[in-house]
Amino acid sequence: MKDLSYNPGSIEKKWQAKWDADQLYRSVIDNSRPKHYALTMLPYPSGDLHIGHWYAMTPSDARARFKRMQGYNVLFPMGFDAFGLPAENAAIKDGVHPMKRTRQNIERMRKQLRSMGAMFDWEREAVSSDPEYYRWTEWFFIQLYKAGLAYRKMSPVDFCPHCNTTLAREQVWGDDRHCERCGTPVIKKDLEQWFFKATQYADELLRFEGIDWPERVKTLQTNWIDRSEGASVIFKTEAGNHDVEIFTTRPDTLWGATFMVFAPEHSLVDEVTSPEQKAAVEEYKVQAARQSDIQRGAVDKEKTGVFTGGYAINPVNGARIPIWIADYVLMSYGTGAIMAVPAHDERDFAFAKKYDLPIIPVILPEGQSEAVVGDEAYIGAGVMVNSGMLDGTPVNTEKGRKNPSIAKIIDWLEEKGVGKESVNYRYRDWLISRQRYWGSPIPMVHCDIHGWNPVPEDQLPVTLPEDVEWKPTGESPLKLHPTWKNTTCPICGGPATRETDTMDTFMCSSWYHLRYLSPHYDKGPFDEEEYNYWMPVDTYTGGIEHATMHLLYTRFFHKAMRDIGITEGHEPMLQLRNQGMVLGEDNEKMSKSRGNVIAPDILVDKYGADTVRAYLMFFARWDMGAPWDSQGIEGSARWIRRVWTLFTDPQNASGSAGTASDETKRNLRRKVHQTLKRVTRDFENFEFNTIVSSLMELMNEMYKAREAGAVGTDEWKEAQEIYLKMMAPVAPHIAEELWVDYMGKPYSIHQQQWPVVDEAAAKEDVIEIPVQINGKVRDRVTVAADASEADIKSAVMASEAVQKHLEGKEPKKVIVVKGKLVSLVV
RNA sequence: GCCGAAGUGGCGGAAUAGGCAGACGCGCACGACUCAAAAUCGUGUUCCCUACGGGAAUGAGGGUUCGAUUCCCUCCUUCGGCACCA
Repeated sequence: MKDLSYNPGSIEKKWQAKWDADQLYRSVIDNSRPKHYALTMLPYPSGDLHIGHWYAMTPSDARARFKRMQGYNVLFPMGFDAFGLPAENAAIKDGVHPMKRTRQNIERMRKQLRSMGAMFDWEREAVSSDPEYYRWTEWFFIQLYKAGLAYRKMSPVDFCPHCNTTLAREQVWGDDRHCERCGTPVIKKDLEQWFFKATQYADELLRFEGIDWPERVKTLQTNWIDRSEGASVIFKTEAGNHDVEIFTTRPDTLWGATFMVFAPEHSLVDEVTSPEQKAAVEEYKVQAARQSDIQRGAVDKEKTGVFTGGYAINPVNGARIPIWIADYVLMSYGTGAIMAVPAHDERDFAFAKKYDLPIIPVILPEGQSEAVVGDEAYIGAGVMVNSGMLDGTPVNTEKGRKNPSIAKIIDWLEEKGVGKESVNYRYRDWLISRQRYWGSPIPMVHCDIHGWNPVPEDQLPVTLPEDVEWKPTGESPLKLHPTWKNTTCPICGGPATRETDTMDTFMCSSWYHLRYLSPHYDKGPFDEEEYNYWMPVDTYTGGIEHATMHLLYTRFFHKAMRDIGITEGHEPMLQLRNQGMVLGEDNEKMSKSRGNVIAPDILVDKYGADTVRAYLMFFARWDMGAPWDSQGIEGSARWIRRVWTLFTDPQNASGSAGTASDETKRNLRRKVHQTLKRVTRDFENFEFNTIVSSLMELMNEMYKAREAGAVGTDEWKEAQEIYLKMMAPVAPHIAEELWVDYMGKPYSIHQQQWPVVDEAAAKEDVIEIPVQINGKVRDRVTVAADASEADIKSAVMASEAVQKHLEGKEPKKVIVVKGKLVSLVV
């Protein structure tokens, strides 16, 4: 006797154990089948899987399962991004070693992940903090170094005083320039740090050909890189005849340059400063250095500056123009020096007005007879004036060579050798060094004689020492270790010291999709045979918050490795889809402090994983997300239970089995195939909410068909079979249970082929067509689906309601859209 | 300021070639079952009106069209990103 009540706890445990024992989700190379690499972003092992993980992973899993049923050999791996600050910060508090804590957390999260019933291939699990993993993170660093793409430089870098480490530019967020992780405003520190030359790939990173990524992500990356076309121009200093290179997007306004501004940190400031101005310049420099970037960056701040007493020579006309320093010029963009054209630049205009500097207009606006200095800078189109050889050239608002005036001056500058066409980016090289312990070591050694050199590759990995002291000093705990940093120079064998900073964890996650291919491979970062079969990633799913971080780093990494000869193709991930966010019931972001966190473990205990999965797919558009609704999940729970009842208890139907009319059977079959068509399409398009609603609709139809005596008919059996197959990716446990135990079908439903739509069955044979009169629906007529225009027309004219609304008049126009609608114009 | 996304019932949302707005679900109301409640099942549920009929309605206004949630223009609001970037 079967248990008639739905008991998800025992069903789910039973099948998870069996799938595991049978290695049902093991993915191995199979050249006879097309492959599909479905990747979802790996979690940081915080110790608890939250509802956001479920929201990202279970629909991704459902789609991977769908692809598998479609005949693809699907790889859907999982792992842990296990290095990082939280474990180390916790260690500072309670002394528990990050490795120990991380292992415990992973152990717990593996269990939670298994409770999802996802098709993860655990044999391919990769953990970035394992030496067998970070050995290759180090190895990649060395490959970048050898290719000239990793370098060390002293520069003012962003430092989070709370996390006690430097951050990459991408990890500094918002108006107040706070740390992406902890929210603390960052400060500047002058430090020698390792960088990757990401800017070398700026132009290529702006191209997205051949990848199907959301416009949103492409826009974010494009804005982040912020390519700016213009020219670089060489000015000479009067004192010392030094070259001063400036970048400008408006080289055509060179004749209007009436002064020059250096950033206070510019290297030539001391050279050009006159003895009389020295004191004032020094004072301004000190004051600017004391101000944070935030203060300096305040948009509405009044501009300040100091005259250096020095002059520069304008290369186009030999004009002698004063050099000022001002903090509105930033050392971090362009060359840290600008030519100031107050007539045609708002900032320069404000500065010139304040310090009474000359303003020379060089663009005559359209429709005006004379170029005059107005109340603000003129940045529109017109004709060049006061500009020597450029006079009379039209100016538009285009950037770069698309603007005739800019094209002309660039040619001229290049011919004279005083400037050239140039492109600038806001994008910076990737700062890799972190002053922390719990990260992949940077495998570099410093010797007083031979400088920096990589650790020989056969000596990798450089492993983290276990006996370290946790102190929040702002320096790497590795530096404070008594012996770890002492080593020998790989060139001369003499005494040398190791790099004690560790790598940004985004380095680890830039290649995890490659480690999944062969997580225990020890002859390289991945087994080439696996690479050739599985790569590139076909679908990648995860949050949009990584648009300018992980997703940009990964693209850079792949392109750099392609050029080094390690990877193939131009992009690592062909298709990207982002899920939205599950908010708390109060419509706020979930957080412990708000007390609005929804714990998936509790939901699984109460409803079972299948219901949680179904609700997460159903309750919102996946790419949008929505606030959690703890009453809403009851709807999904009801659906699952009603499906259970429909399959396990067909006898309680009032209609007697097998007595259904031909029409009932035909209608059932039509609904089944129409649903199959929609579900198939929606799975392709990541539209999970309508998959579940279509399945709910079909279930409602099946209940009606059951009442009408459909149970026992061939159509009913087909409906049941197709229903479970469509349901299997969404609710894998109940689908398996009903498939094997109640329908007596061969195990496993997850190895079945996705059903094929019978188009003929899906077709309607009688349709109801709305009739519009002057744009308003006045009646509906029922006609055969393939009725001709003439037939439809006569059916319409026969309608009483139509005749009533026509009031005896002949319609001026009759539009018949076959199979859709009839529109009459009176 | 610049760039992007989004505005549809009380709520989440559907409408995927410009063709019946509100599928599916939540909530709510009423009914059945029950001593009662829960669960379950059934019916109804955009708004307005003089209500077996009619009107309005997809952020606002305009346009194209026989016909617009869908296409075009101008706004408004919300969210996200960037911002003294030369």
